[in-house]
Amino acid sequence: MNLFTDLHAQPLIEDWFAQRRWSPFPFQQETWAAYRGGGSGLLHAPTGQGKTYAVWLGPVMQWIEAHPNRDTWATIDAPPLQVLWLTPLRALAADTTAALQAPIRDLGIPWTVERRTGDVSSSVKARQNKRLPSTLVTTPESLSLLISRPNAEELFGDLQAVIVDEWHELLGSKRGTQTELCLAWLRRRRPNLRTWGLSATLGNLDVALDALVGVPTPGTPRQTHLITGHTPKEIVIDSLIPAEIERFPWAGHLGLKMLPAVIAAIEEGESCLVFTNTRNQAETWYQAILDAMPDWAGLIALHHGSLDPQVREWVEDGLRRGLLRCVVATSSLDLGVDFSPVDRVLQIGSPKGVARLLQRAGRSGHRPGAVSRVTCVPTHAFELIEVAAARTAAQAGAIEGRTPPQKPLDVLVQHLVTLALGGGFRYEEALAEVRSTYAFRNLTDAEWDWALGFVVTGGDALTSYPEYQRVVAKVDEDAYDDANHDYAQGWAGPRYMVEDRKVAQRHRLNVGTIVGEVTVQVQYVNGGKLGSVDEYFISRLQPGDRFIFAGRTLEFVNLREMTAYVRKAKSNRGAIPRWMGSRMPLSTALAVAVRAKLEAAANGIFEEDELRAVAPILAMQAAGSYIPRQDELLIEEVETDEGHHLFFYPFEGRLVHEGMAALFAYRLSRLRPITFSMAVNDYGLNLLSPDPIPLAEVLAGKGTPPLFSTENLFEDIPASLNAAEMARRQFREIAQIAGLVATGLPGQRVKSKHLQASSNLFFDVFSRYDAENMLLSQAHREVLEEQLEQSRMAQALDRIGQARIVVMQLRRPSPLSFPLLVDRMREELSSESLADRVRKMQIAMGLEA
DNA sequence: GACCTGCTGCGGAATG
Repeated sequence: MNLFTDLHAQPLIEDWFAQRRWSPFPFQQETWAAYRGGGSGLLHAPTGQGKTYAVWLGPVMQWIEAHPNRDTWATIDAPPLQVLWLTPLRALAADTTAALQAPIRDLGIPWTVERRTGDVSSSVKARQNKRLPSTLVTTPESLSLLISRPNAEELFGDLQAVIVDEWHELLGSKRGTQTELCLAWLRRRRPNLRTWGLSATLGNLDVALDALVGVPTPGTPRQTHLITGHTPKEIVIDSLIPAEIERFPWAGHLGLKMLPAVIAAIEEGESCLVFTNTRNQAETWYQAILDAMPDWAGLIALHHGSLDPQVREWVEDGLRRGLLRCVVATSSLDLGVDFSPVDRVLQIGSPKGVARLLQRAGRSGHRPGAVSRVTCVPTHAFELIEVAAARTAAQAGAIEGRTPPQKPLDVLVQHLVTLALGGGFRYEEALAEVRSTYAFRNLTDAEWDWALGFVVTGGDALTSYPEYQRVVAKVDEDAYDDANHDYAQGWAGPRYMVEDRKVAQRHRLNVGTIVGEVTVQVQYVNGGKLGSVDEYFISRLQPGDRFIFAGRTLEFVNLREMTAYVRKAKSNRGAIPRWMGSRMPLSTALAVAVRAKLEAAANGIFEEDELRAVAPILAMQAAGSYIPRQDELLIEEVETDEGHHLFFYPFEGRLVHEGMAALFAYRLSRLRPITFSMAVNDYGLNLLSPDPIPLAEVLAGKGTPPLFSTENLFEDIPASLNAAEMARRQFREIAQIAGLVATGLPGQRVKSKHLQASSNLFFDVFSRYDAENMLLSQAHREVLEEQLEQSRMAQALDRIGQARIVVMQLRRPSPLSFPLLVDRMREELSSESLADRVRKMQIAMGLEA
């Protein structure tokens, strides 16, 4: 294969590949050359392309080169830590450890490969605390914990390379920030450290690379590489098209109308993954499939994040061994273990993003060279447009980026305590180290001083509480020169350390940035654990009530100490729990693609099967109202029994529309007092008022600022939404990450109500006595950016400001407005079934005259 | 004959 012809190790590696009948991947040579040159980099490719072994060869070959005499290997002791391998998942850590051990064992290299995650026994951890294996596979959280060891510098003293697997998964979250800070710590101690990231393809690979290797500092030039896996990966995206679009719903999300087609698709393959967007939807579909195909009991399974880990492991194992015909899952199966037998992937409902759809497609054909295929199943008619848009975007490589959080001070505060535990730190050195990360490259002196002061004194409000004075500034004994009454020349300042053992223990228990929801465990009265559901769902149940969870019908018995005890119910009717998850708006990349597809349709171009299928409904939209082009904004005015409606269609995703609805309502009401009720979805927003709405006046320029202006945006949004309450909720996460609120020991958690109560208390105390507290302003910033997507909203308003505004006065609602109307009915509807009502409305609107 | 949105992920160790 001529990969490494100048190396004596070549035949060894060649044989090893040949034994597995693997051909080398084209990017292996490139990766190896870059590694050998001392460089760092990011290797991006779809899953199933063999990235793992491509980067693993680097450090292994380097060792072989340094130890040419193979006969001596058996007499050499395993070296201390050479390679650190980070993964975002415990399950992946276990799999990777096994994968890396194989070539080490086969080649006879004297290396130890071990993992370290929370589930590793404490005796193994204790041994590792003294000396790390030659390769350590671990998570960002466990790496932080290692850095908090007093002997941390020693433990990492021989490290050659760090490899970050699935970097795209960490990049956009505070877990990524935590990783950035730890990598900066490693780089300062090992200046020649090579950092390699493995990632799926992203829209902002340059940012991903910068965040991985850190920003260049003066005097330390760096050599970085962005390597593309250029094995072409064929990905097929198709749809199950409803036979009669006229009888297909215009709204709704469950999609059970497609059940027969889905069952036929499952029957076609050997082993099938059915992805849904929510846990409730996964449970519903699992029941529906089982009801339709009772013979499949035992051959189909359910997998989502609220199921007990043991249940999930059983399912994953069944998939790997090819024992399961079908698994209905949420994002919990997006990532991780390789299920080679899977040959069919279905996606129920819109994937909401291009990257997400590609990720799910990649769960089938998970081998180099194999074709990946995903079949989308629409739950309402307009979703067909989204599928066609997603396919075009994927082919064009228009994939979403992931933006790293900027300066999250809660993560910095936590990291400072970690550093203080790990042998301590000094002001200037630590500041330079933190600023070498992408996340904190623009950290101001004031922000740094505030964060440092916060861990030393607890800030203005907490100075009299010793438990919040976590870090002490220790002055070296010989630093003070008594003769000169001054500190010695060149003294680097005090060393910041943790001295209190309780502070140390509490900190180690709280390392990490993942803050969960308020949930209660679900367990059989006689012991078997099923998983967890949101507390608010359980709190509404009476003993004897039934609900469906983990694919079973359960009877609620009682609630004790955050555990809901249940028994099997005799009847199989019951409510399916709904979780308070986060909301997934249509991604920016997909929103752009959808607008382009609509423009094509407006111009009479229907290239894809999906678009041809919705053509009759789009024709109704065009006849009754209008199909907006990309440079237009459609506004519909309709009067119904409910009152006066305005519908806006920016196609920017529901989070942006939520902010816009509040903003528009606020600005319209400033012209004349008027009250609105609002509804939003991914396509648009609806304002409803009992009184006529002065739209024409506002569009004509009356009122300040104009409706679509970005001027005063950040004043007008908080005024129109309950931003203060949102910040209070956001602060719960910040308080926990910054170490203000302890979560208790694993396994015996502090009750979440207490957590919420005390984070509320901190919020109030800071607001009153420490208004300059930077964690408070961070909470407000995070609400604007994450809950309201403020930058996306500003861009959207700019775009709309340039757009031609098309106002249509309608006698009855258009197809596009339909889902927004249904959304409102959902809340009001009691006796009549929603589906019936939707059907009647469709008929009333003349679709089936 | 009821159902009618909202994902994922981690984590301790000293003492008897």
